[in-house]
Amino acid sequence: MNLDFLNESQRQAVLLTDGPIMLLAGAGSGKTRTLVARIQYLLEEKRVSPFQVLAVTFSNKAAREMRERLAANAQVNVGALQVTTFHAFCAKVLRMEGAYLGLSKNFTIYDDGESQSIIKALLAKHGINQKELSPYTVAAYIDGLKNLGYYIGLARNEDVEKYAEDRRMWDLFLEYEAELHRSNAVDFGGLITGILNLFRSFPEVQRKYQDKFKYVLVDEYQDTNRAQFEMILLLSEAHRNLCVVGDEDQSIYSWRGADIRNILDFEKVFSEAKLIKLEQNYRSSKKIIEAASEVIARNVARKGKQMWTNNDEGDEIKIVECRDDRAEAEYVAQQIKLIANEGVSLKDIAVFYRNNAHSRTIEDALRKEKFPYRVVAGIKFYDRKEVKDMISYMRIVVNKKDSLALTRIINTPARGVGATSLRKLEDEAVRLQLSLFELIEKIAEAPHEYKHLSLSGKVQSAINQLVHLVQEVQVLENQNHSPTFSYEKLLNESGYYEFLRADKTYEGAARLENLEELMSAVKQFEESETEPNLVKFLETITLDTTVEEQTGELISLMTVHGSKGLEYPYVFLIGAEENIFPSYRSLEIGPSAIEEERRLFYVAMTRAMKQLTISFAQGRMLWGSLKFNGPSQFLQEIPERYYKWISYQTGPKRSSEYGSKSYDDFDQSPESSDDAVFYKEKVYQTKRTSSTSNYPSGSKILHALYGEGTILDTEGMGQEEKVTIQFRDGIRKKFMVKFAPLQKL
DNA sequence: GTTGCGCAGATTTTT
DNA sequence: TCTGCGCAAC
Repeated sequence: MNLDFLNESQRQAVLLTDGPIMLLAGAGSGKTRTLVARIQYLLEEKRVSPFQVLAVTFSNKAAREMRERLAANAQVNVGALQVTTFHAFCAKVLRMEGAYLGLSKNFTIYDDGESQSIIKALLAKHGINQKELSPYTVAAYIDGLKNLGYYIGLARNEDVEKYAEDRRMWDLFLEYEAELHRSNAVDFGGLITGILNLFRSFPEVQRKYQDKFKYVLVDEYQDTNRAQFEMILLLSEAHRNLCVVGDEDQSIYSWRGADIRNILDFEKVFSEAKLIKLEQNYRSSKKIIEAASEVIARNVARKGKQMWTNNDEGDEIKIVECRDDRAEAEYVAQQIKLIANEGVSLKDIAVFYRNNAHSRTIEDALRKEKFPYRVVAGIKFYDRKEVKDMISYMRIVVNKKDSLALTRIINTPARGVGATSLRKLEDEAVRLQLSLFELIEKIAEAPHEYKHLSLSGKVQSAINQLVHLVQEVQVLENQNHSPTFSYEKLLNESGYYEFLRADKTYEGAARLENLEELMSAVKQFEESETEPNLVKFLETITLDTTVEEQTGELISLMTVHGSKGLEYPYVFLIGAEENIFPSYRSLEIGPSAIEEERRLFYVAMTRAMKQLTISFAQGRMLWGSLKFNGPSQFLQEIPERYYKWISYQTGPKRSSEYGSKSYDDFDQSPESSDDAVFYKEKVYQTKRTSSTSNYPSGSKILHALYGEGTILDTEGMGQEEKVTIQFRDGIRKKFMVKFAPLQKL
């Protein structure tokens, strides 16, 4: 196999096939290329059977990309390779070995929302007010435990109570797990800990999988949590042919349990591990790479890589100071117009923002210029009510212990089974230790035995019909009938279709359309699988929520998180302001959180290939009032030689009533100078000449928003000067002097 | 069941 | 300022 297309470190990474190895792969360093080459090398040169290779990634996107590249390059049976996500891999193993843990093959996978529904019910049962202890908090605690690798049987209250902010959480954890088990269901975290439990409790099972997968590769290693790390360890501790690839500088999901220590401590766990750094960047211009490197170098929690590139010097980064958020959006739209006029394709342009809320101003501005765009990962398709409802119908067919699913649809569409009847049924189910569906099945079978429930005739017949329908579809399922057929049957005979059709509003029509889309998803699934069934379909859509993306001549809009793994020639990053990026939360939490924000900022910068434009607004409409946050601290971490400072002060005036109507004045903005560059570009004056501050510590000032205050501290000088001010009521704020509306007293 | 009011809260969201 | 929710009343 010819490895000439790889650079020296990449080749090393391919050739060191045996023993533990960690690849630290910087942004744009050809990580996937290397990983694919390594697998290909294992198969073609080392004659490893494709059945013995396991490659796990975190996201479906990455798994898919790797699979596609392998299929394109290797002359091997790619279908035999296991290239999947952590969760899909665990689900697969649990479906086969679940019996050891008392799980049957058809278990349901609950997503975060469903977990919270279970918790809500538990809280209600205990009469705990949701304001006192929110379902979210409990869910986060439970998920946190699972991310750390705890499961019932391993965790003891003494070990984990330190993570709980409320004594009741432990009991809720136990009850939650019991409820999931009763429902023959597993949540996301439970997929991983289920494997830990399985392998540790049944070493013969562990041995089987250890023997099977002689070579294990982990991509996106920086995003793994402790539990996933332990699972990998259990799989590879015997043969130790483990290759992990990651970039500690791109770890941006710690709030989801990703543990950067998995990277930082890898060599502690595998003392014989080889470490290879991929530091050559093939993506971006020199200016961009060097500037990004300078920024990320400020982080302490890193192994340290020195990125470099042979690419051109490239344009300077543009840092654009705008008067407000609308001027910023307008600037971006105008710039895109200029670039597009030069012949750049719109699909080579992306706009990133720190949070979804900021897409709106950009969307408005792009619409005004009639630019087509797509918002990546907006509202989730599978989160829509009607879609969840139909999924619940399918779920109850597949898993009759899934009481959550039945609760959802027992009265949707309305069949007269109201809250009171449902309560009666639930109580009876608990008393008889049956799932809700098992109970109504019995009721349908022998109604006279359930007279004591005194169900109305309406409820009785609703139950009969529903049970009948579900059983019929179950039969179809057992006979391996087409999932599409089952879906249609459920949709029509449940009355759901009629119910939506009766809704003549625009919304009703949209819901119907969504259900049609769901049907085409079923159809598409059916065509892609050799043995399609509802269990597999349901698993696929809970573990892989990616919907087909719009492609074509479109500008891409997305959050910075969403941009990970992508690249664009022209990148605009908006909202580079304190309290936004870094977020106010991270500023509250402190240094480690700010480091993660910095990594996020680094991710954003390194997406850009040719041109990077970072903008901030002096004033931004936020939470109903105009906020003056000042430029992001990360901007000051970019050395001057890499950027050009642009001040965009023209554009629409913000009318006194900012809001929906005020776009009128936007329309009257200087359209006349359409083609001309009608903003003033000026290179930022960086006079570092020391001058005494106008605001020495201890002096009194008046702030336009916060009122009177006392200067506590000053840092920087001239244009960069920042002051920390103590206001009344203990409010303490830091401002850039040049932006803050301050007055000396 | 649906509508409407009041109130809190308002990052990121691979699975 | 806007939204989403829980709860109360129709």
